[in-house]
Amino acid sequence: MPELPEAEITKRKLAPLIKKTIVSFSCDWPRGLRVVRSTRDINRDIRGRRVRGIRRHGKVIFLDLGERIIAFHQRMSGRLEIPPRSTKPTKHVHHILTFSDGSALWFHDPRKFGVVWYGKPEEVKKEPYHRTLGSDGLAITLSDFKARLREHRGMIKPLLLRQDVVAGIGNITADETLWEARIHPKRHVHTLKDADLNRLFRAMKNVLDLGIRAEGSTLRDWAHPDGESGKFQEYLKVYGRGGEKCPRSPTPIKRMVVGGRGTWICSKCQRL
DNA sequence: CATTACCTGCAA
DNA sequence: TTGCAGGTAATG
Repeated sequence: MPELPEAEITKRKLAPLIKKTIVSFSCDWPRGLRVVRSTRDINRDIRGRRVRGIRRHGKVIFLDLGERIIAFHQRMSGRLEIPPRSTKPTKHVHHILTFSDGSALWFHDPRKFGVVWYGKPEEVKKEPYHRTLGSDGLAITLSDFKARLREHRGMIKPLLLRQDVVAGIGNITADETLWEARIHPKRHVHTLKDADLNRLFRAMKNVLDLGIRAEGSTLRDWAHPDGESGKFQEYLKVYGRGGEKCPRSPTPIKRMVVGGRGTWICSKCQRL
């Protein structure tokens, strides 16, 4: 989803669905389904179930349906939408829940990387992605954060992106966090001192908090369920800003590739 | 580790 | 036409 802040805003704005009764599920991209992989089976099984609550862990959003659960991962281009009543789904809407009051939830996903899990809560929990998820970035404590990082070797940025280490950090959060903590993305974790990890932790919390207060980043596909845009992109210090100057120094921001991902840094603030 | 695959759209 | 995109899994 975009990343943790976008998932959090999505979760909050899906709150109107709570207590609604589902009348149908439809899907034109069953390859995105997990656990129960048949559109017909889900449709038959889901009818009449009510949304009891909505949760988020890392980048995943869960609708609690009591004996069942439906979970969404928006991956690169996904977006959950509550469309105005009786709107026709557009080209990239691949999954639709409709409710007894005539409202709907759409999963809009041009690149079709998004994933929808449907099944019993225990079954969904056992799925590879969920089974290995680490503590959520908002919830994790300083001591856990440091302990989890110190279990591994290698470059810090790819490690921050691993959802089994900390759940919710994506490419934007990682670059912004490392810039704020003045740590080079290629620094190896085992060379980081305790003070570095403390700064990294604070930076991550600050970036996540700002991302949420700015209501996520609308760069391309992602938007709020009600169609509003996020504003976090206006506050980004380095991500996607190659050539612009670093807010802390006259140095131009540089783009590089780290762990196969586009990465933006200030080479003055972030030394190897 | 790095690279590729999964998809589509958009900008250079 | 090429390269790139907020993610992850499957390969060398």
